[in-house]
Amino acid sequence: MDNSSGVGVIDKAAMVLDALEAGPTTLAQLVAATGLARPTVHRLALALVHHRLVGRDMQNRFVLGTRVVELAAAAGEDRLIASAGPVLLALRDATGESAQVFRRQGEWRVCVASAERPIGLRDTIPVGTQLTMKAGSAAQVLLSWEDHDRLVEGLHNARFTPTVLAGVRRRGWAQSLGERELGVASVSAPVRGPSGRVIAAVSISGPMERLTRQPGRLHAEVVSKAAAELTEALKVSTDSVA
Amino acid sequence: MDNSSGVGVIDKAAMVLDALEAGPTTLAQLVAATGLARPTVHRLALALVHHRLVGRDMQNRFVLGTRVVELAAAAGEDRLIASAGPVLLALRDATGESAQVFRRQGEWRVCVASAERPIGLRDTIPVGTQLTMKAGSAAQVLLSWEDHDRLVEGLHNARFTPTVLAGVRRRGWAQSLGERELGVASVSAPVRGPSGRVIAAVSISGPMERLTRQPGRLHAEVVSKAAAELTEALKVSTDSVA
DNA sequence: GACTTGCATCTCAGATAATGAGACGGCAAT
DNA sequence: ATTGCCGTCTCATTATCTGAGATGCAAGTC
Repeated sequence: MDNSSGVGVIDKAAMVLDALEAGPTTLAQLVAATGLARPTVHRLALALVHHRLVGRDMQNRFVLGTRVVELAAAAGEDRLIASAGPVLLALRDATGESAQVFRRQGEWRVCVASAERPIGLRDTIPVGTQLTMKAGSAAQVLLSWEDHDRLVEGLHNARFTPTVLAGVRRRGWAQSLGERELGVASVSAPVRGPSGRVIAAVSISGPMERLTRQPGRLHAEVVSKAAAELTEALKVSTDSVA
Repeated sequence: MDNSSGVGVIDKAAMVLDALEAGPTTLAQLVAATGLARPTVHRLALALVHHRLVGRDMQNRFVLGTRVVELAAAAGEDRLIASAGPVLLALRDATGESAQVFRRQGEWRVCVASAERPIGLRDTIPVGTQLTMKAGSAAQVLLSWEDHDRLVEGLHNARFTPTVLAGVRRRGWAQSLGERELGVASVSAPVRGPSGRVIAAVSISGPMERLTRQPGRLHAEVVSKAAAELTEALKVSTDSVA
């Protein structure tokens, strides 16, 4: 494969980063691994250190820097949001209700993507909105697959019970009636990351009059399907990582 | 802050990556965000795409690439291993037993760092060794804080019970007697990542004759302290992420 | 359908930054 | 004390990078 991008310095910097993927590396080892001149490697490595893409360990070896962890977190969020868009639009159209994706942030859940029902009576949750982890079907989903300690802590003062969460795990989806807001019903299902861990929840929400007292019976299948699609979408580009 | 590293191309590439941290970005937006000339940004961005540090989305906007996720995973592993070294040496010296750090990998646990007792009767577990998740105090720790479904699946055919794991969660440490290997006893405690989630286990192991039938009584405190130190060490450099 | 606008992409002459041989200092091993 | 290796620094030389301007394309407007 042609390894030249047309920008020599970036090609060389990428070689340095590739070499550091194996672990802490001395300058001499970097020189050997990259085949570049020693002062060249030194200068490029220091430049990468300056930008925190690389660091130095206690033996003064070069290591991958914390900035790559920060950028990776942003990259992960990007992919969830990018993949969520079309899935939520389809879900909104299929159900006629507003659809959202929530992620957990401590004791809150945050809406990171949203597709609103455009007309009529609807539940509006703008992107960025922080909602409680103590009520609502998305909270039930985000909590159901937490470890025991976090589960117990999360249930404290919650509008739902351990039995409800056991049902969520069994069925693979959650429903709520007026938990977060009077008159609003919702259905949610889990989105799983490449490791299988629950990283987000897909939800629809709307007035109880339309969603009835059993919104799950009406919509659980299509919400679960949307969540599964999102789960699959997040797998596709990380096969090389697997 | 002086933003010049001495390698202009790397400075510019870092500006591009910084701009992409906010999300998918068109070329025009990158030009605006970086203040660089349009063909310069174009050329640098394509070079970063070539090395998968950047990607293009379905609207042809530039996004952070999967390579940064790969490098971040390597960086995370680096930091755990780097931080583990001194902690395990101190633990080995304090207890007179071999000490290890394990991470979970599917149905196995892998030794990622090790400090061996140098002489006499000792338990040797080289770095890279894969051990079962069905037996041993480290397996108990790595399983105790999993979600309910993974907990149930993990207990299937395990040498320990739900009651044992409940005790691990309550005490914050685990002990085992001859679970993995006849005559070997061990004590383990959880290492938590910045999010509070259990990401690894610190262990000591050795002959039952020395560790007695209650190795936890002898060593749980110092093992737990070592795990807490490792947890703290992993927090320090990620404050800026928090 | 024609025209305009804005964006992405490409070219290449010229200027500048990057290169790397060699020097230097520090440190560990002998 | 000596030697060898490593990391760091300097600077003359040269190759790379730059960015103004051209080109092509798509979308919007009339």
